[in-house]
Amino acid sequence: MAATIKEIAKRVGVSIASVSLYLNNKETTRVSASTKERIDKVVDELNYRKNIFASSLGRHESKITGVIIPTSLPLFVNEFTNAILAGIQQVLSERGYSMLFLPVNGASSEEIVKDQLQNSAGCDGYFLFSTGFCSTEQVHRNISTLQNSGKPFVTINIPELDLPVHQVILQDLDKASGASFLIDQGHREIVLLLGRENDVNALGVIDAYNACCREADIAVRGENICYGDYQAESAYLAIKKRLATGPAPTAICCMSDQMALGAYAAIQEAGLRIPEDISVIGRNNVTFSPFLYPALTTVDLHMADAGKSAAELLLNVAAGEVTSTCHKVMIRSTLAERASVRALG
Amino acid sequence: MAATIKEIAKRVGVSIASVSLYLNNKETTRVSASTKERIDKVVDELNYRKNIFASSLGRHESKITGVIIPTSLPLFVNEFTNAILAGIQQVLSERGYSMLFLPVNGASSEEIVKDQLQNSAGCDGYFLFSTGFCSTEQVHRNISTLQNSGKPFVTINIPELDLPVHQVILQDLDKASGASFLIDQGHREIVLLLGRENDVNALGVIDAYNACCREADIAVRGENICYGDYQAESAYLAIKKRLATGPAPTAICCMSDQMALGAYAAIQEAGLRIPEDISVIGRNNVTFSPFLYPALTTVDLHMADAGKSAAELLLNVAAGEVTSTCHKVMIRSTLAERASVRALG
DNA sequence: TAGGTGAGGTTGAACGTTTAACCTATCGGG
DNA sequence: CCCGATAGGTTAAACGTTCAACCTCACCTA
Repeated sequence: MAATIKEIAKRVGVSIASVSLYLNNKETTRVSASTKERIDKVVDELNYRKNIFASSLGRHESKITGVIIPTSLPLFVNEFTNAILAGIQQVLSERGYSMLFLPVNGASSEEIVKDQLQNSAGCDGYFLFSTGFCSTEQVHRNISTLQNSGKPFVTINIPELDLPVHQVILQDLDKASGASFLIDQGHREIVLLLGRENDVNALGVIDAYNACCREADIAVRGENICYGDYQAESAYLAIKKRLATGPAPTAICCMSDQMALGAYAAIQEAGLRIPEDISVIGRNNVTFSPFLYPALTTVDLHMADAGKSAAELLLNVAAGEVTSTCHKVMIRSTLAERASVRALG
Repeated sequence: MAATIKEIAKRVGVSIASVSLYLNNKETTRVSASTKERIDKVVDELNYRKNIFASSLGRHESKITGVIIPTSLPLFVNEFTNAILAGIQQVLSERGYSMLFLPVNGASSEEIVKDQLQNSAGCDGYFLFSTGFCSTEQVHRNISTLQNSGKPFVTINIPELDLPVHQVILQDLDKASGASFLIDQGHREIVLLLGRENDVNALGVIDAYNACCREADIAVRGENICYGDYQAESAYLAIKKRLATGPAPTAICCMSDQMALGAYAAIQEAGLRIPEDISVIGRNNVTFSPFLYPALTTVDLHMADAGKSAAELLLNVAAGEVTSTCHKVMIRSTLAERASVRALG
């Protein structure tokens, strides 16, 4: 069995408290230099490792945060989510915190959130990835579950939520800034390629798209609203289908760079050129985007920054440094203008 | 404060043990149906959540595994590592296990591993991502640290390690299978684009490359061995430089698809066509590879499968179902043949 | 010489579970 | 009517830390 603090204390010939005191604060004056040395030696000999659970229990604080991603899709495959996670991890790491990914039980997002919360009391706080996987009602129920837990949490989402919770919002200006950029460039036959049909995000985007089309006197045609699932394959299929029917679009506005990639494939396979024949705009600005050919013009949502802000916010809330119950951090999107959009007329 | 089992017991009017018994086994016969109902009710009212730390401490088992990635680079940005993580997560989740990412302290891989281990006793086991970030000696020292912890662990690496530890090996046949495929296709002026210069992996690859060149009577030229860091940017720069100097290569063998992407950019920017002028082969077969134009021919290392195998292996070892101390799982690479390589002559 | 101070400890309760061992009442069968 | 099962509990120790409170000695100072 692994050595415990008790064993260390016994061998060194001091009390458990002394060992604990020293191990938690090497500079303490409560332990003499010679005792310190002996402790170090025995710790080394026995390969003593601090039990994180006992320690957390004793301290009433774990320095562990739970990451809740309410989906039963595999984790770590979505570049968008990964970029946010990367940001979170960096800040947590700097401040000595861990991230815990609990098992995904249950089919619905509510079941997942409930179950993960149910079995993780002791975590110091949570990150809730709320959108892209859930409907509006699901998001609300999930947040309510989290609120009942009594633990600090911050949500990370695309549309701002009208709820008194701490949130980091990836703010895509008018929600369809890609489309409005295309319109500015003179495009009128624009395909809007959305993510999953039932996600919180879709509705706002369609509204914004309709709004900016109306403003530019563009009649929105039904077949110009397409759905994918944020991944390349779905976009490839959707655009292939779209190109085979109806009047050729001059531009495609994708809600993820992965989908822009799928669109590229469908366009190039059809023998069309980007951007000469069709312009493409993406969203997220993931790692591969600058290296596509032509380099992808895309709305950069600054996911890593959002992750960092979320982690900072959570830690500050947990430390009691945030007094309000509803602190909102806006991460403004910017346009990464590259070579996949051409100006018309 | 959050409700504890004690509070539940008090309100229901039974002992703590009864509540615990029921909560851990809803089918138990030690608690009557009516008591069960009352417990459920109170649990609901008080939003009781099980303290994962107290529970782990009491059970001498946490169902939490530590993921050790000995690098201070940001996590979750590398598609290769992410794909493995995705596989791990799926299996762990199915079997009710969590993954813990501990903070990264210290600059060297050894310090990171030591620190993470030092503060995480109680975890049921560990995944050690050993290569791509470390030199051979570092890998060995890290493994030795892990062995001293007395906890089960499995390493996930590319070259097989000559050490008695459980390992999942991403086996790239002859280690330069991309290059040998290119040779088979008639290429002779082949650039080998490696990842970081000091990683365990590089050496074996160069040897294998030299070997298959020798076999095909190809004289290896110094400038055909290039280095990047597995990411696109580095490859773009390296290939751009290579194209500007020395005789034009007919093919490029990249040690990651991200680097193949960077190579694509450099090639296309130079006005050359793939595969007509230069063939490119990648490695890993990540999500974007099939959608590049032309679709990338790549050595598929099956990272997700490796992750799954690693998780299964670790859990089996932890459950005492693996008796040997050195179980090796080979994940054989396959070639995903697409459109970026053309046959010469 | 009394009292204060600081160094270097120790004691023991508490954290929230789990679990082996024990208890008691009830019921059916022989 | 006794015995053994079984249902439905309870008790209390254990898990490995942390931490507030307490102790004791040596030394200094007024």
